Amino acid sequence: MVYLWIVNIKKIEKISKALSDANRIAILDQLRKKKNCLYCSEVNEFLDLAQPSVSHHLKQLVDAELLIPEKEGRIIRYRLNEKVLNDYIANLTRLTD
Amino acid sequence: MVYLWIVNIKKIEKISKALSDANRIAILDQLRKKKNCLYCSEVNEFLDLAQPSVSHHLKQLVDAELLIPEKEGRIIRYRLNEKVLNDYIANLTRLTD
DNA sequence: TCGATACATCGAAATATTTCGATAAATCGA
DNA sequence: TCGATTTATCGAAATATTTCGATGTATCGA
Repeated sequence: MVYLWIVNIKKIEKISKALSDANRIAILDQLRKKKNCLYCSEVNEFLDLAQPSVSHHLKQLVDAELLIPEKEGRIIRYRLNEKVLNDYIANLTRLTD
Repeated sequence: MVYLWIVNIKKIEKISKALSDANRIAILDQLRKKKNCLYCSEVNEFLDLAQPSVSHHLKQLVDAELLIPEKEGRIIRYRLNEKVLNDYIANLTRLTD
């Protein structure tokens, strides 16, 4: 019970942290615009950041499991993990109960 | 259009930041448990932090407009700003469209 | 008025995050 | 195989966040 809550709170914290940067929110919004299929190279194009910085931000999103990376040879395609985002939203919604 | 998005992204960023700390999530959960009426002194009791730290965390939540402070003489009562939380949730939900 | 209480602010230390240049690793095409 | 491309990692600098003791401010009760 307590452990479940600790897991929950840590997970909410991690996802919130992943969402707490304008660049990363822009990545998720671009992913939505591209109908849930975004390439790493595209992110490098639309973010005004050096490549290692983009790599860092994508890693935050992947580590929080908001993004699912799919490697295809040299390139990486990202998809939104809707389950994780929806679980997060459900947890927040519960706060208004 | 662009400006609206900038406002949006900054607001989402700010709220995510406010939510990206276990202590602050615990405050919101306690507020839920207490049926949307939580006193500053109560937060000082259940968080294992010095009083200035608690003050800092409450300020983050108030600055993000997630909490509405109501001063009553010496004490402060906090309520959840459901509209702000729901707008945030709506913005996140839109990412799955 | 005066001491106690509740909360905020300041300043500083510790820690975490963001950013980038340099470089590494993996894969592709010729 | 070899050079180019794509992405990751390292190390360091800049910045932001968290935390706390000390102290300030406002309000209450006596």
